[in-house]
Amino acid sequence: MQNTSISLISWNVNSVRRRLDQLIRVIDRWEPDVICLQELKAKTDIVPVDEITAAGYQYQAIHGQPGYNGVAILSRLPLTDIETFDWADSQDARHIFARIEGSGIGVHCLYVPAGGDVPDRRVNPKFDFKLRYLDALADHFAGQYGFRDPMILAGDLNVAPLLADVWDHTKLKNIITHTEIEIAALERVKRSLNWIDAQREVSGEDDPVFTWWSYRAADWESVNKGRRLDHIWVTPGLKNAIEDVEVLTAVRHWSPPSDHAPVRLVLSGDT
DNA sequence: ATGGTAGGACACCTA
Repeated sequence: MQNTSISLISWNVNSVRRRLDQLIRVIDRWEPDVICLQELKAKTDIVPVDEITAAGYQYQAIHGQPGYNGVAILSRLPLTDIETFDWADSQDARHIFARIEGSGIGVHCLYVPAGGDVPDRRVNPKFDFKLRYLDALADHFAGQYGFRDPMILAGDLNVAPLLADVWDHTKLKNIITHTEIEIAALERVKRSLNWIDAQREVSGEDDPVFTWWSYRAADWESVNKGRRLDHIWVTPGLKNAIEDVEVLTAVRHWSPPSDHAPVRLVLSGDT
């Protein structure tokens, strides 16, 4: 019997330095055990680790990069087995893994490539890279882990797979993040370990849930042209431990905002 | 059909 009680927040911060105050506010308000950050936009050695440690997160796994990308797992609980991965022949810092000591739960923090604007991999190398990146992830999960390994996958996957993950399916079906080929590629990742989409486990498949609203729309909340790009998945053994998943939409109002809201997972009970 | 904003390596890239 393992105690799996844990709370985790995943957030694309769009610059960890620009968003440090908001990160501290998130910590003060929700007190998560583990935080997964994406788009640090900082080299590892300029991430404000002292402030993060002072806020209670002394265990840190950071995979930074100057200017672009960058992911981190911050924890109040000790981390082990830290690994970083740069997939699809890139040097992009988009994937970091750590295991939480005690529970043994593995955490994958991911920032999947956005893919540019033209949804055709033959003419748009960024879209081809995104699809190859997703294929590499599927191969990695299928090859390196087992269905019984308790793991959480959290991050900005840059794909909104379901009808209710976008504000208008018809208008977005040829827009990158909601095209058929990306959704199929993400589905292969999901099937690699029978990952469970924790948000949809809680809210069902039909209610609109968004985590991202473009900076380019003023009055983003009333217009509400959002997409669900940020996801938290768990392996099947943790399914019954899911207590709650929620998008922290309030944080999207905090100034200056990230264009992504955090997503919070609470696991409870023994498995 | 276009352009709108944001962050950082800032005569420009990415989202």
